[in-house]
Amino acid sequence: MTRLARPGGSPPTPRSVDVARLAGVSQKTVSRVLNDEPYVSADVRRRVLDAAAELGYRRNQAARALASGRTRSIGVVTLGSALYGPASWLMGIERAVREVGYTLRVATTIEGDPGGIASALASLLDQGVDGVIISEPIDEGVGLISVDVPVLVLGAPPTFSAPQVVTARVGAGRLARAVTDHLLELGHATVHHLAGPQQWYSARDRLAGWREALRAHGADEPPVVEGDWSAASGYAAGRELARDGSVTAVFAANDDMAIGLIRAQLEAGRRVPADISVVGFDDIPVAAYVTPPLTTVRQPFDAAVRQGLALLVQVIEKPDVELPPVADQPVELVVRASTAPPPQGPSPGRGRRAIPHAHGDPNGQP
Amino acid sequence: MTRLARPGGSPPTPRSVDVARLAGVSQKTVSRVLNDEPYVSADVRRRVLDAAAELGYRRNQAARALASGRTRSIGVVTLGSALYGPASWLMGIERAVREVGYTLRVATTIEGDPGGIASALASLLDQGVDGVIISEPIDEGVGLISVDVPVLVLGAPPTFSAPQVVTARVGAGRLARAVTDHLLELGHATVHHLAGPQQWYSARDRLAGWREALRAHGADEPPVVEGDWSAASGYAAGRELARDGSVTAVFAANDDMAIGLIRAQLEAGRRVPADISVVGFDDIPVAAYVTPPLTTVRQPFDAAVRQGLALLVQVIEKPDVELPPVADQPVELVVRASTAPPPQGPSPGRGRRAIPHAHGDPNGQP
DNA sequence: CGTAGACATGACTGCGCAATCATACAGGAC
DNA sequence: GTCCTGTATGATTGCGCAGTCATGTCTACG
Repeated sequence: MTRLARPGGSPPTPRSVDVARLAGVSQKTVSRVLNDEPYVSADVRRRVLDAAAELGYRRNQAARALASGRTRSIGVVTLGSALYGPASWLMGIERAVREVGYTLRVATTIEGDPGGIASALASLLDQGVDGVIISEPIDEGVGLISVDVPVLVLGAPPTFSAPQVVTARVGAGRLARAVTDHLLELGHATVHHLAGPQQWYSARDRLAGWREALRAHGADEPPVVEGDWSAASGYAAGRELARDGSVTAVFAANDDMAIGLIRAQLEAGRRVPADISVVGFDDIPVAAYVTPPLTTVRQPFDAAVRQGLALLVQVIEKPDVELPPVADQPVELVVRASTAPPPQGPSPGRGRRAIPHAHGDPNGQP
Repeated sequence: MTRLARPGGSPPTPRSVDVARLAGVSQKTVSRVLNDEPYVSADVRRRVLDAAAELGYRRNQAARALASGRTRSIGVVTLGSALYGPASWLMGIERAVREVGYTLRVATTIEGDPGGIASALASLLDQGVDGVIISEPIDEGVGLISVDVPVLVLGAPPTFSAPQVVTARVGAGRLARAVTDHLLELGHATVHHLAGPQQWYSARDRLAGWREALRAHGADEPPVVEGDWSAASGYAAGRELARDGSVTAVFAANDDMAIGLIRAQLEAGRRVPADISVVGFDDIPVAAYVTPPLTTVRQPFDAAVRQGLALLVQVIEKPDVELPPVADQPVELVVRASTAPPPQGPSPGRGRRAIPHAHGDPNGQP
């Protein structure tokens, strides 16, 4: 291939040899300087950097990757939706990846597409990523594809075959427990659960935490209603639950569903929280401002991502060093105005609260 | 560089020569088959594909990029937040990019970081992308950096220096007009505007549309309140507006701010929509389920992205062909329950509506 | 029957960089 | 001084693919 003249007649982008020539050194020395390798004198380093700056030199990543066998990029498989949870993970991942000197490649899965994860993974592997992050995975199709780079699984246990698998989890299950405890301690006889789609690990995690808390308190375990994370599904579930007058507390697996559920309760003439308490999960930005302000759970996306990524990078760069143990990240229950004691509970049922004036901690907003 | 033995002693990943050997052809022929080049017999094609499948062959993108001078990747600069708007654009972009056979590289800007766009762009150019998408830009720092690949600017006019700039816009300004018209036609004397940060083009666009509608109707132009897109800022603005009893209609530049604003009104004892009408922008998934269900605007993210990307790819692949003209994408006003005639307007003020049972079109949910 | 053209394939080369090895020179140990 | 070790640099090579050009085979048509 001969280098094409650029359309505008502009000069071709400079190569490392051009920098070398200008600095009066060899091409290899330029490479040494730019890779911060040892055994370069201060004087030469200076001259090379000056020459590079003068020419506006920029290393060719394709050549670097070809010569070194590493792309310095990390791929992420994420759900292709603008849901707050997945989007938050993704933004945190991008920042963290850039901070550790890698670049990010994204592949999304379409919800409901079986094999979506597999094909997204294949696309990333085709691109030659050095490592893969699987964000909020669901358990279909994975494991069928063999991944030959290290994998970081966020928010799920490592049920995966790859040379190295590391995980970062938030203590979501534990928190689901805490949520349920919170409601039971308010005096509710039991707590219903509006679960997320059960092929999602995070949904199963929350379900397990809820179940565990009910058992620990000796409370009855009502049937689980399953939604698809959307407010619409929460609304549908809410209509169903509203038919059962005995329901006094619901733990929804995310905030969107909680909001839809509340809507359905209001339309059915049931007041929140006077007649029924609702807790969400995620602490989406509007959670503090909907009516009533939503009691929910905030997950430490950024900390979990940073910690997991640090492990992944270590595995990529120093495969032989022992990994430090992983700690679950703490999660936080944010109590606002959508929870209260049950109507006939230990503390007497409240009168109708028209418009609550207090609302919870509004921070956590951008 | 000698090829390193893989840790597990697993066989090295195959190259095109390996495929060639197995198929009994030359390496170049393998390349021809995989690139769908002409002049390959059906028999040979078959044998090559079989051999590739048997070996699990996967082309090395770095080598491809180096040899061909193209990376087949597109970079996107996006705001590093989980706000619904930017996140929706990003997900649409990823899907569209994959559909046209490219891969996506993401670089985020941190809000409030001056030069953030410039450094995100630099990072993408370092990665050797063939084209760049600037999503929902703000006007700082851009233009200072010279971009030597085609650029697609989404949602803003092309104020940019690059070899080729294409744009895709949604008719947001026009829609802001329609929103304002809607409110004025309900009988409101005027409409207040809770604007987005004015360094965002999309925020300015909405402001301009609002202003234009007021002028056309001869309505007074009240002072603009500016928020930062967050529900928290909408809440703050709402408290401020609540002190002015004459405000009967507010157009918020996005749904999050609208929700915060409504919350503040409710806390101040003003009913929505009986006392004050509120319109948002974006149609976030929960918009149909908050109380009251939010009248808002739905933007055709996907269509705009697809159209713009098609142009970008054409510019990348066939720089000489004339570009077809761009059409603004239509936007859609979704009327729900947060708007009504003013209390003292032409149609008599309604009685207090406790819990509205009707809510708007709940589709558009995942 | 000869040759132009379409078709089909392979040999060779180079993309721009980093890895490897070779080289050169300094200073200290003996 | 000789040897060694550490430091600093350059020459050469090859990563895996696609571009270029050469070569061969087959058909069509004058």
